[in-house]
Amino acid sequence: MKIGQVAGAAGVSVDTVRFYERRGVLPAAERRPSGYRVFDAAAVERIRLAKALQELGFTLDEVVEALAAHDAGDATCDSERWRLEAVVDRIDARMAELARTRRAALESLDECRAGRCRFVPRPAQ
Amino acid sequence: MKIGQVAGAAGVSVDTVRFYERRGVLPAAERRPSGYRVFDAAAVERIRLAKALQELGFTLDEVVEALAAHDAGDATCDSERWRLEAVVDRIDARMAELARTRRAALESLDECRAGRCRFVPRPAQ
DNA sequence: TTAAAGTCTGGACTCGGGTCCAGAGTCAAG
DNA sequence: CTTGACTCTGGACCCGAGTCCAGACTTTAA
Repeated sequence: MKIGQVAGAAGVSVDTVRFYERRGVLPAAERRPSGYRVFDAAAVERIRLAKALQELGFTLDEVVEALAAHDAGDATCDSERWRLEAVVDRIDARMAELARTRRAALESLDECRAGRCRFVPRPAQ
Repeated sequence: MKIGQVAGAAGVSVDTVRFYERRGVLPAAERRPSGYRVFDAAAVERIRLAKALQELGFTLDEVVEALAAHDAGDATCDSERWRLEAVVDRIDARMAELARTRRAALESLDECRAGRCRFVPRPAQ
């Protein structure tokens, strides 16, 4: 398969496929004499897997790491669990931060609704 | 006041003060003949206010907008409310997104815990 | 007077996950 | 054989909110 076919099959752009190769998500593809990359169906699967991991909150580096473990046969339920837990922890931290900001905004909003806008102290101050 | 004093008083870096000037958070400061910027206490207040708005979830552009309205005397409780509502909506959207990702990760995690890791299909596949 | 500390400019760099580009070469159908 | 679609490379660019830098200049205290 050529890069365009792989990209189409995996639902990503050609640029993304090349980018994934550079970043180590995909192994360096074989080449035709012309320099064109040659892929097999496994590449499509790998891209889909990478995308699935990203949807779970993995960064690209974590995807690379997870896939490397996968390839090395080092991926166990335990290691998978740790990775997922790390991801969930990160999401939780981010959500807590957002929740804090949200509470602060709501507080100001309440004051606004009560006619005591914090940031409109006096017309023509 | 010189820039370092303003920065110190407002709790930001000198670089940030210059950056804020460039971005329009602060008006262009007056200059000594040497080129040194000269600030008054209002600048410190303005930086603090900008920071406070950022803590409420405003982007820098929104801060600039809000301050401009403030300066123009256009800031009303209503306008303040709209701005805050927009911010809360954005936070909600982001949190919903994170929640989705989190649920997906937790699902995978549950499968992991049950010994059915999605991403460890077979040792030595 | 001199040395240290402060300030100036403009531009590059950070992080993540790609996207977009020009200019050159290649492949497939008609 | 030509034309149009495809692919190659390397590098620039995007978003946000700053940070950091070199090299030159100014201010201030001793």
